[in-house]
Amino acid sequence: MAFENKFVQLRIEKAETLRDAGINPYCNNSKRNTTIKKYLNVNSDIEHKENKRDEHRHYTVAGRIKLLRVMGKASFLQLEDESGVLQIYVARDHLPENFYNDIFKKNVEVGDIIEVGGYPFVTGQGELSLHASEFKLLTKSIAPLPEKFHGITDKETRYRKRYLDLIMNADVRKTFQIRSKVISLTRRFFEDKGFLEVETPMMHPIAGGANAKPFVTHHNALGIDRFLRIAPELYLKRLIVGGFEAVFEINRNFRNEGMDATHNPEFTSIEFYWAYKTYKDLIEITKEYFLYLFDHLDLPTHLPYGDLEIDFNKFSEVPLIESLHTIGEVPSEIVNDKEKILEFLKSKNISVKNGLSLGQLQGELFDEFVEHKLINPTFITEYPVEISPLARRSDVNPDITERFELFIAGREIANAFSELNDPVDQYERFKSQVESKECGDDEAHAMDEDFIEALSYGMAPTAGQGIGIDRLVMLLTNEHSIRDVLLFPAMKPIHHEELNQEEV
RNA sequence: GUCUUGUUAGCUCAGCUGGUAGAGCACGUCACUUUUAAUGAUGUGGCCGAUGGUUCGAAUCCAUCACAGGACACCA
Repeated sequence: MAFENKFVQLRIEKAETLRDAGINPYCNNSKRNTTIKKYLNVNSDIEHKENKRDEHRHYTVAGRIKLLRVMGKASFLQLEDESGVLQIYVARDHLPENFYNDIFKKNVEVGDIIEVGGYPFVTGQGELSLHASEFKLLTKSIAPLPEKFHGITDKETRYRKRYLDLIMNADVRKTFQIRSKVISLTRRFFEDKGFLEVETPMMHPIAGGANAKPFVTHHNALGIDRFLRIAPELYLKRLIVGGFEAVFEINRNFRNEGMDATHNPEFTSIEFYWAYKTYKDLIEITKEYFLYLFDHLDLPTHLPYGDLEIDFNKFSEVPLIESLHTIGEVPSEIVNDKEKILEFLKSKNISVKNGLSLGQLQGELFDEFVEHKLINPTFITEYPVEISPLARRSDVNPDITERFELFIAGREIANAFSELNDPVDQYERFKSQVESKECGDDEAHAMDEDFIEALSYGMAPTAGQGIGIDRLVMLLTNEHSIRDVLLFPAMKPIHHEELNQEEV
């Protein structure tokens, strides 16, 4: 039951006591006239003043009480708002008669949201504080906060009750401020380049644009199932057909797959499409984008990530086949021979599905021996055509595509290619995907005839790219779980025992 | 999905090879007008994640389940 906890009961009683004394414990006419950060800035000169105070200044701040130290007729409390922390000095004789003893000491406690007016002064210990002459309770907190020193560390509680995590852990707030900036800077970067931000459907009749299992939902009015999108790609390309020459979308994708440190069922990406460009141009704009982010986030281009050091001045470019040998140390004589690759994988005790093509096997080799070694930003280029169903073939080698993926700290951050705009080739690729699907690959593409028809009208030569925003934020904030860069990561619902008993 | 480690007070954690539950913080009461996790005294607080089993006796041993962390598999 709600409110049954004895600490909660006690605090509800305090709220009632306040009401009886004519004080609204949920009062909303706040007169706050400055933030704590501004208060600290504007009063930084106080320590040079006579008596280290200025009784002619008056400010009203508001926030949550994080610490409370009562010493008889005076108290110190630490007040926190979004901008910072301020020490408040509350003395009995500077407040209305009896307020300090009867109201403040008995009914105000850590967690409450209050408003305090007074003048700036510096304490004997040298801390710029506020000397209170007005005190108003704005919101009574009836649930006790976690312990003041250790805060809240239990990961499950932190993710399920993110509000508590945010109250207790300032660095968590910082992470999400950075996330917000990354998204806003990304938007600004592409807008400044002349890209148009668009919104395409989240509910698709066919889940396309990536290899992944979709979530299914049902549209009652039409009596049909819809798929939550796994990627916006095919819709964004329809817009290029329609004549937009540079578009981008920042939004959620949904994939019905496992959850772990780098996967959440819903995740955020930016996809952008740029007509009359190739994947080579995308490599350049990607480098520019990263420098732009580092510059505007005020981050050094040499970043620690766990035990790793990432140098964002060192972008390199390696064709996939070449990387197998030079980085993955796979013998170069086997990488173009299906049988030899299978033999090699077997000798390394790595099992793969039956019936994989050469390109797919090369992909396996890459995942197994190369990916985790790519620490500094590396563009892996020239992907086999079999694992790139939407990418344009290379003019010099029809087995490979004009594609790259960007890897940083051993993880894929971006995927990009010159887009396949030959409708007949695209039709054939879909057909071979459908065959894979029929052979049991439930992540293979479905046929999208409407998309083929769109391509048939002619899509200008275009290059397109997707960047995983969550993983990017992880890199920039030195976080190692995607849950730490998502405000509300996916969690299993908790079974309530009472419900079970009712059912039985 | 598999393996593995957890789950004890509002929070952070002890609790040994089974013998009716412990600390700190928080909270209550008292003292204290310059503290910094304030301090001193004193007190309240628990279905030991859930269900079964073994046992005279289970927080502790066993099984099943739930949730979480980590690793692996699939994927971005």
